[in-house]
Parts: sequence; structure tokens; C-alpha cells
Amino acid sequence: MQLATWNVNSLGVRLPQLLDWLSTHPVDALVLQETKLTDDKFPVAELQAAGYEVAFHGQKTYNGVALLARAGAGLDEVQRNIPGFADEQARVIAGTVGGIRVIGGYFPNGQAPDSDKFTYKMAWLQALRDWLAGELVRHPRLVLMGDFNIAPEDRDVHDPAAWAGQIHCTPEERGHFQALLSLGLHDAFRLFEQPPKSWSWWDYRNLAFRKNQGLRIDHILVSQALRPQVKDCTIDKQPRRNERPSDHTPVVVTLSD
DNA sequence: ATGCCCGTTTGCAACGGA
Repeated sequence: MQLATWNVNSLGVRLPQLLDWLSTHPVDALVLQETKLTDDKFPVAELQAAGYEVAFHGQKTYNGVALLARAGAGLDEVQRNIPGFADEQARVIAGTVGGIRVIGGYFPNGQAPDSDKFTYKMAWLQALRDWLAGELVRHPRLVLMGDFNIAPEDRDVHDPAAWAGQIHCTPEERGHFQALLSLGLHDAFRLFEQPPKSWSWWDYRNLAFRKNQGLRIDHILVSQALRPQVKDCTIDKQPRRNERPSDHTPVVVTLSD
């Protein structure tokens, strides 16, 4: 079984690339972030034709998330956003696929550590953690994945000195990431030996991809119960080489049956 | 030092992103 996450930075623009990717990577479940589509514009027919059931939670211009499940795998108990956390922004979609609770998140960016958006990010992260604690009891087989907008450690940053204390790298954000791990989740990517300078995002500017100057901010966390089944976790850089690419690229985890 | 790019907006410059 394979699960994946991809911040597509506008599904309207990236749908052909997504369909192309799915044709060569027929994952069982995929969560998308930054679809930037209201629900009436979601490409249901195109994705069904590609063999996927879809659930989505979108809004105009910003944010927007989706959960795709391969036909036959099942897509049940769909939840949009964090229960009990009033939020104008569409950032979470969850569903049960093939007996696994799949939670897709587009974590707030936070903009700058002294901004109102950072305060919102902290509140959002706390609400996510509180909700997940219960979800893990209800669904021991659980995967949390998405664009976390947090680089967990300095080795996840191309230039740690330049990024020290900056957004994505503050102690507060990293503390929240560690708190998620403390719930009994594991960073699937770090369960395996990985090449140094592995990133999931590269700035559009400054030839950052060509120079491999990026951040690892897209993550897949697996619950304790699933950990023995995790066989591999990789970042697929190939879509970042597309024409008109997203600035993020997919992360894929493989579980044994 | 600053912006560099990209997607979006009842748009044609400004914003949010990371």
C-alpha cells in the first residue's frame, strides 16, 4: 500500500501534471494541498476517470485540501477541518482508506514569528495536536501527512544559519512538531537512511531547484501501530522538473500488506 | 540592501506563499 502527499499550488494549473503522476504512481491514497479551488470547481470527473474516489474541502484563492483514494480501497468517515476549532480556512481533510485513518493537512505558513499569522499557526497546531490525541485512540492505524510548513531539524534546511529563527525553523514550530511525535507518531522519512540535502520544497526564485536550495517541510507521520509496516519513504523530485511545476514535490510512503 | 517567481484577484498592482 502506498500513500502520498503533494502540495500542488493550484490544482487548476497542476491537474494535467497530477494525472500524469498518478498514471505512473498509482498510489492508494493521496492528499493534496493548496488546491485553490472552490468545491464547485473541483475536477471530480477527471479524477474518477483516473480511478480515484475524491473528497475535498476548498475555498477561493487560498488553501484547499483534497483526499484521493484509489477505487476499491474505500473512502469513509470523511472529516473536514479540525473538529471544535472554528476556522475560515480550508486546511484539513481526513478519511478512512483501506482501514487506515488518513489525515491530510495544509499547515499555516505563519509568515513571520512576530505576526498575527504566527499566532494563528500556534493555535492551529495546538488544536491539531489535541484532536489527534483522540483520533489516535479511535484509529490506532493512522497517517498524518501534508505540507507542515515546519522544517523539523537543521538538516532539513539548505542553509540553517540563514534560516535560524526564521519562519518554518523557530523553536516554537519545531516544538510543535516534536509534540506530534510525542503522541506516538514517527517521521516516516527518517525511519530510513536518506541522502543528505533532501528537500520537498524549493523556492521558485534564485534558481533554487537547480542549486538544490530547499527545505524539507512536507512530511508523512505514521502511528506506532503502523510503524512495523513502513517499508520505504521517498521524496519524488521528478515533478519539480516539470514545466510550470509546483514549488513542492510529492512524498511517498510504502506500507507492507 | 532588496528582489528575484508563481498563482490569484470581479485584476492590469498587490497579496500571500515559504
